[in-house]
Amino acid sequence: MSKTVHIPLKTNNQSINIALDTIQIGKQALIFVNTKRSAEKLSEDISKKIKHISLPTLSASILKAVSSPTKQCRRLSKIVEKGVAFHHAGLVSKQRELIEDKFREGVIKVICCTPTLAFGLDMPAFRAVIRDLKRFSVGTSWGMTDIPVLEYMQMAGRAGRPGKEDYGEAICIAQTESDKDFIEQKYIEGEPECIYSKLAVEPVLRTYLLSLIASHFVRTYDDIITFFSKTFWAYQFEDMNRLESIINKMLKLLVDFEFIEMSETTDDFVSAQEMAERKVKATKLGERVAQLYIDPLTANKLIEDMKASAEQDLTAFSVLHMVCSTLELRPYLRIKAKEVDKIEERYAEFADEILADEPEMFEDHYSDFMDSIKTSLFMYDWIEEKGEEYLLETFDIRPGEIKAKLDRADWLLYACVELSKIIGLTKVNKDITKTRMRLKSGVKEELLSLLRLKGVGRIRARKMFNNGIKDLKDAKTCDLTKLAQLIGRAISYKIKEQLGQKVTPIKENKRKGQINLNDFR
DNA sequence: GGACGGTGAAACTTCAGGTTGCCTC
DNA sequence: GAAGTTTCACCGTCC
Repeated sequence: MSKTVHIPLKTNNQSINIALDTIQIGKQALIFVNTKRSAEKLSEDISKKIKHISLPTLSASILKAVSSPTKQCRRLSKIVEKGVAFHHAGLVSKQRELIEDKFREGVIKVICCTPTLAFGLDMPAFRAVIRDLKRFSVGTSWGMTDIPVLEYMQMAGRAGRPGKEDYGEAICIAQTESDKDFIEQKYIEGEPECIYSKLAVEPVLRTYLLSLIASHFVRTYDDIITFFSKTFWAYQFEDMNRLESIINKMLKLLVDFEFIEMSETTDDFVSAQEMAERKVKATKLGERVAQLYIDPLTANKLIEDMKASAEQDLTAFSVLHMVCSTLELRPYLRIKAKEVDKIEERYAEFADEILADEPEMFEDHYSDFMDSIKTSLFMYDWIEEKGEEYLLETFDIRPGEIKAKLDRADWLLYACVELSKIIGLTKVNKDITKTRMRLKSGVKEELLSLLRLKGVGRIRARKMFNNGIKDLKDAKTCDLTKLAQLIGRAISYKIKEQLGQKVTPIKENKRKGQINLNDFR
């Protein structure tokens, strides 16, 4: 159903006008844009036009959501004060949740967001404004491309709050008349795209094939073919011969990687019957790869790298670059034009620690390789105790993205630790475990001992270390008063307890949580 | 006359997102 | 391809 709505033209920016009108009529809006920058800029521009809303408490809690606020946090906090917010993957989860909750409660009136809010979340609004129907894409269609109709529907579907309002408004913004006709035809009246099975994507197929075998869901070649012939993929693909040849290619790969074993055929000439009855079984290594749920190609690459470096010392940078060379860590942080020299310079420092072969400068994938170096350098700086503000300034990576990348790297490092156990690479196992521990907390090696204490993270450990408390022994002999001055009373009490020193809080004339220092020997 | 600030055009730069393992306070 | 950012020239104002 269409309806004519008049929006007062208070500015020459239609998105701002719609936002202001939505607030004016006492409703809420989600505005979808195509970049994180745009989401931030538009929400800021809208907030500047709002005079009558002031939410200082909420604004403060946005800053409090993180221990050391970055430029991004300060910007968001200022915008939120006016009942507006931006929302994208660069936010940390606490801030994201806060914004989502306050929007649901009706406190925040307008959110400018990337498509994050279109999928999965229960975040309806009276108005869903789709400002950008084009998005930059790389690969076969390089440049700005129209977003899929399905995605438009996801965003438009956020309009209207069932049970609370009778209807909602989904608004697209056209720049010209012909633009308007195009939008009407393609998106409003158009059909969504067909859905295609993703099973044929090689990493997906490799992973599923191995896990089917490892979990004993299939035991023979015939089982495999029968299983895949019943999938949606086969239904869509129709050509079972071609499908079988793809599966064969994958099976060969898994055999080459020593993740599965297939029983030998007796003769050079193999009958169809004989082929179908060939037994398929995962090796011990293959079983673990399947459990770890990593792409077999990645697993094999990591294993090869670890084997190749079995005899040498693996530095933190070589370990980080090893995991940063996998598909799982993509997309890499991209090197920007003005930082090429700086990254090259820093790379020179670590060049001899890289396990992979460095491509020649004129080769196609050189820039891709350098992006993987930049990604590794970001992680390296993290484990050298650089803060989020520094990482944002230096690598243009936002707090939420930092967390996402580190989580993935940690998962792969865990996989490396597990795989190195199975293939018996003790030394490699030790080096990787150490780097993984550093990555988890973002600390230099010297702090690892102190991190074993509960309640001690990178900040507290650094404080303790710089004040002469360098390991658990120092922490044990350290005077409680000194410790309490450094990192607080309550936490010092907990630390001493963990170290087996009995502490009894003073019962009389004390404030809550005060401790009897005389109890320490 | 020089420092400073505001303005607007031109040149330049950059571009969405999320699932998997396992554990531990 | 286009939005957002940076750079730079230009102009007016002030001391």
